[in-house]
Amino acid sequence: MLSSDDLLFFGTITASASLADAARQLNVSPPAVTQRLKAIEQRIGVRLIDRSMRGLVLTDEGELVAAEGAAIIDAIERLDDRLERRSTSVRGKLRIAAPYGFGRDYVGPVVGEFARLHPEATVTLELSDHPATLSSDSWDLVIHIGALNTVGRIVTTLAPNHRIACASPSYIAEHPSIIEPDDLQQHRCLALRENNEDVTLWRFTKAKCDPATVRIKPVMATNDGAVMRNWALAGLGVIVRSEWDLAGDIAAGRLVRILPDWQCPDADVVALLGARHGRSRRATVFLELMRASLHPVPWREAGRGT
Amino acid sequence: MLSSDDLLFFGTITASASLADAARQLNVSPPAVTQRLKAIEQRIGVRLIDRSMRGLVLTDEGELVAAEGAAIIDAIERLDDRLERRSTSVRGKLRIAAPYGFGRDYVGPVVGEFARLHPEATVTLELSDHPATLSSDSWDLVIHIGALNTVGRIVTTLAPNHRIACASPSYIAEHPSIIEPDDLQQHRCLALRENNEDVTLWRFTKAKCDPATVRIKPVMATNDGAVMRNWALAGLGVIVRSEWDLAGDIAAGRLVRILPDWQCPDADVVALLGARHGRSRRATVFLELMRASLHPVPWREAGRGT
DNA sequence: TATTCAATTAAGGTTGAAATTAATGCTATC
DNA sequence: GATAGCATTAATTTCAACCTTAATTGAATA
Repeated sequence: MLSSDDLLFFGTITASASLADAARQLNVSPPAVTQRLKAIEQRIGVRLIDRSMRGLVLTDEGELVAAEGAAIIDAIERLDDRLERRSTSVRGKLRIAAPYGFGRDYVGPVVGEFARLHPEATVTLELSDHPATLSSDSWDLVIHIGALNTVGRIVTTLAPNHRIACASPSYIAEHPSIIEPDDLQQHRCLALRENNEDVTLWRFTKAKCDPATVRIKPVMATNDGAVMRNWALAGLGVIVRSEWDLAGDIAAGRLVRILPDWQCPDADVVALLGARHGRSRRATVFLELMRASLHPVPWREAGRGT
Repeated sequence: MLSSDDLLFFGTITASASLADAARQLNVSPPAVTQRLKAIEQRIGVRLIDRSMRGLVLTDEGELVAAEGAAIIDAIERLDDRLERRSTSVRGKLRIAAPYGFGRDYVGPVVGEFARLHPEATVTLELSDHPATLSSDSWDLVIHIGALNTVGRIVTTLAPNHRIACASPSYIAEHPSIIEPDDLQQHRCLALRENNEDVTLWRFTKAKCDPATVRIKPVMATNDGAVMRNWALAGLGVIVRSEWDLAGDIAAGRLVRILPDWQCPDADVVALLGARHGRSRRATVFLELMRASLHPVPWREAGRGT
């Protein structure tokens, strides 16, 4: 009889380009995959995969096993989830994806705290350029900053986040002062080009004023937030970035906010819940911990205090 | 994550009266069951069974696992079946139940032949008093002789089978001759009492005659065919039994057919196909073999020959 | 009260599935 | 032709799941 392990194993193979690739995914040597697959085929008396050069081809039976097997594994995982949700303790594997900067500074410590509080759970934190574009099936939680196409996704907000315009003190000293958004057109603006969005259009709003839209002329553009921040720190221009990413620099005086009365469109910190395990107990607990760590917002609290 | 083995194991437990009973079913020692169950509960972090004196009580989670687990195991078995049916070879486990006499004389040899032809298959033949009353889920094939309530069952006929009236030569010599069915009322009749049927009413039909019904007065009755046969061999009376069971005795002259022109209601040899595996390739192949071995009907062929 | 049976804990022991290493044939690509 | 990556076979090795025996506890029963 086929076991769930067999089905899991076969599922990994079908998701791979080759047996060698599957071996890498499974962290075993190639012969292990060949042997085990052969053993399964021998046991059920049917060839499942035609191995040819350049890629694997499932036989009809292989397709059957892949489809039915996936459904069976899915049923087991759902059962696991239902049990896990009834469990009093937090356990299981939690896989989190987050953007580089925010992930390192804010998610990492919370993961540590989570692991300390719940020793029976295991956590994986993967930092990535654009986590929101990752296949949601591989992750329980994907943390993301900014607007997002939420169609078909389950999203929860972790913390408010404003975007602000900044420049280094040296830049401000050496360039004309900025009173109105329109003044930016005379300045060296640095654009963060992500997801093919139109980043040369900066919007500002201010209480009791009409919104202002400025078409900037980016002197430099990058798709990496850290690079852009370094440019700003080096006094190369004005950037618009989220508070969370700049908090440290502003507190330390390395960057200075400009147009402090004007606000950019918000880019809240949100978490995308994976369809499968995103609503498990461990995920819920982690999100609570994450919210608690982001609230109160550190620098605002500091400003309010004293 | 729960494995299919876990679910199979847990399913066996839920079908048992106690852990010790489950251990017997699984052919392992009691501690093995305790330990493995404990390991599973620990892994998923939920108690599944409340062990109390006198019987097991499933927790809510236990009910959940039992129900979902059964469905998952079922899905795997269906997948296995579909694969097995596509396989070119005959393999897997075949479980057959048959009545004692017929099973020993006719099914046993065919099972031997089957095992010889298909070394990759394993066969279990269990002989039982009344196999048709067994839970059909435990058997791939149940072989049965005689009329049967076929509601909700899948039945296929293996061989025709007439029932005939017999007595030993010594009995016939010492008692009045029997010309008409009604004459039986004066004879010592032996009844086979099975399944609470009314066995004291013997029916006979003859070409171009009205059916005859005789209410016999059984001098002895039993629920065991072999016992009744021995009584008849000992000259203790007249019996009505199926040809297959008496073929050897009649051929050897130990029993003599009476009322040869009259026929009793048929009691064909049929096979009940188990809902689950009864239509697997191995079952089909076995049935073919069984039919071939029962056809031509041995003694009729012998009679025809020469 | 003595006995029996179920359940459990503790402490090894088995074994077989699945891994590894090493070596070979094969194809595609440089 | 040389190189590199994939698939495979063969021969060991490893390791963890699972088992066993032995001993203890506790409840039910004769």
